[in-house]
Amino acid sequence: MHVRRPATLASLAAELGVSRTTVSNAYNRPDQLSPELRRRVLETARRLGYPGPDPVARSLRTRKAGAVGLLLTENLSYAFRDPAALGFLEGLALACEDAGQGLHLVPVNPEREDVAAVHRAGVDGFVVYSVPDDDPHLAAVLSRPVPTVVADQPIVDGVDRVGIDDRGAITALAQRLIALGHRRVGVVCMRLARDRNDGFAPVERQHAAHFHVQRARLAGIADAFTIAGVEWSRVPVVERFDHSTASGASAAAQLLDSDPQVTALVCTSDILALGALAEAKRRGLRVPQDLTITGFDGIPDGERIGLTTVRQPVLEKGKAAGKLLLGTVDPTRPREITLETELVTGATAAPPRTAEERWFGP
Amino acid sequence: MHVRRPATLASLAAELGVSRTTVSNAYNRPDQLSPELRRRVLETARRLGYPGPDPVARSLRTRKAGAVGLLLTENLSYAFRDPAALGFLEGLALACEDAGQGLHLVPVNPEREDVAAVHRAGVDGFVVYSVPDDDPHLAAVLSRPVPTVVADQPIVDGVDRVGIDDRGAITALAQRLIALGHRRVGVVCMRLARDRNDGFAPVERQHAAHFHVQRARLAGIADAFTIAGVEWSRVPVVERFDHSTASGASAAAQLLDSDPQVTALVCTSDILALGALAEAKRRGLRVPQDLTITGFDGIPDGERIGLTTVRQPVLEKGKAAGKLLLGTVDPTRPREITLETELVTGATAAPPRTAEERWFGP
DNA sequence: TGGACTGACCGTAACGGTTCAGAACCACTA
DNA sequence: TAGTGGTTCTGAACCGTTACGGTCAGTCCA
Repeated sequence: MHVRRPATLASLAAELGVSRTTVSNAYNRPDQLSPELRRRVLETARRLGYPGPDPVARSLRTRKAGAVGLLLTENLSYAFRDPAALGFLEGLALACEDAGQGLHLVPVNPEREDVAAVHRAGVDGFVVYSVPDDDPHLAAVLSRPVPTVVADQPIVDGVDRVGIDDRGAITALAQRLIALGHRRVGVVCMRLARDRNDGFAPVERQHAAHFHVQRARLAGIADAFTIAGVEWSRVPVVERFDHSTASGASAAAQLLDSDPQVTALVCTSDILALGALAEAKRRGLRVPQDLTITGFDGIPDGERIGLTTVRQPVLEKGKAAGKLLLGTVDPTRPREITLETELVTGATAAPPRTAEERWFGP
Repeated sequence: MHVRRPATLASLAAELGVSRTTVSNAYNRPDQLSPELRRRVLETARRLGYPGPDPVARSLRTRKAGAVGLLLTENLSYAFRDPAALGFLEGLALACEDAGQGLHLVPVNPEREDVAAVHRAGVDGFVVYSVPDDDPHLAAVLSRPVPTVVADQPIVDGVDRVGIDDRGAITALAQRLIALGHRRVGVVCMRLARDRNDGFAPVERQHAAHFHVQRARLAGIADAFTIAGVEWSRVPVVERFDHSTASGASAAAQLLDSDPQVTALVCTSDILALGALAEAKRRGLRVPQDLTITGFDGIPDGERIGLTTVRQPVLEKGKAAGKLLLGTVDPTRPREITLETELVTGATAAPPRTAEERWFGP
């Protein structure tokens, strides 16, 4: 039996005795040929099992892939489990859908540094979400001659960006704590670099952080407390590599063990804060009477329990990233979008326990 | 100023005075040329800003796109909102990551029937997740000459499939309710077809359902209750188009309004069940003392509150779909995978309220 | 009757690679 | 010296399509 090679535009044209152009037009520009001929073309296509123009060949010719690449260096499951990331993804997906563009998740194995996947992705542009500034995949993306938008981090010169004022937002939150009387606090943050450091993060490490968002949030907290007369280098900052409630809990434990006098735990994400809350509960500490705990992001689980935090519009961020990339945004505007955040006064922050601590500091 | 066209393999070869083959080999088969020449090639590439072989052109030549397409008829963002879909997506993404394949989410606008996106996707295969069997996008996917795997639904002859025994699983759950004494129940299900029908679904509509999973689950409930002597056609089944807790709540309301004697609400998804729980609470009905409510899926939010349900391994399902498509599965086995489910005895099911109802039926 | 216009279709040249079968060269062996 | 084998590089075909600038016959109108 003869194994027929799959039909192509050319073979279809030959069968019909017309030019390839005409067959192409039958699919792409119906107005360029008579309805009758078009009908014949389509019918013959069906008969020969021709599935229509090959998308890859078309992409090559038109220089359009019809898809947006998404790079997240984290473990994929991180993106699917973190509510903030999820909101971003949803927003991005909506923007893509509006524009009829596919969303191509670039496979990144965080173990080996396999940059090839970035080069293999046939996409019209990239959205880079929350990767460290020294990530080799990021470099690979930037080397590709397609437009790129960075969300949150890192900040790259000349590359469009969408984000929030992390520093200012958390400064406002910290000022609120200061106004309540907190002077002796501990900080829980996400990982600051690609290497694992589950423990205290000295000031040098904070400054050298490859994750801009974390760096900015720490700086924002430092801003407020420094002005309030607290020496930042003496404020304990605990870092965790994995972003999970378990991490938040163990970090809180580490802080409370090292300094039981701490009156507030400032966490750089809601997930971490939820973990810290669990640890406080485990220790029989009442929140906020015995301990103040704050987060960052404004995720649903946090809202449900009244977490004091900063709410950021994650869905809008994803949408904005998509629109920026797909050019739905006014091209005369500076190509950097900073979205508004909102301080959420929850039920997990209150004045510190004792009057001494409140008035005279630790 | 001269606008230089972007460098290509050919221009690079010309610059170096070597053949295109050699440049190609420098990237793809380093062993085919001397290290010295390779170094020169790569260096010149850097100097000229050549980003490496164009992925689309390569795909055309090699007939490999390096990506898997995912079709879900719902909005793309649905995948990021529905916990079960999300789990599937995560599993699929993991499988793709393992295989170094990208995951291309096909944008589908459920409003207009824009099948073009399916034809435009440059992928090596498709995973179809939970679409109605008369979906035009499905037809478009099947017309493409690439391997396809269907997850959950629909069942298509000759197409690989991964799923669970929906019918059997929910039969077991229903039997549990029957054992508890429930005879007068209401059912809340997801949409049965592409047309909107927010209301009661008569038996004919149930049988004609284009969503196999829903059809199977209804049939499974019917199996159990029929054997128990309950006439299925008199069991009220309420359908909701949108899959949300709001839908679950309004459907529960509709059922309870139409028959306040109902002792249990069987929902075909946890999301719907969570909504039903909210509605019960709103009405001051205690669950399970006054009303039994069950779900299906085993999502985290349900687990947290102790929902009685059927847990299905959504992550594994996604992984299995990926592996099936990417050929990591023993090719001699039948290409249909049915995963195990587990009946979850939660705290939302109990015997019906009154002794009369329990022993003598409604 | 001739010129402009229109509709329908076609030929050619890319698009940017990969691949395979050699060619050229060299060192080594018999 | 001729043959052998290995390394390194090349030439040409091919992947399937669309963009561009035509051609050609027919129609309309003055």
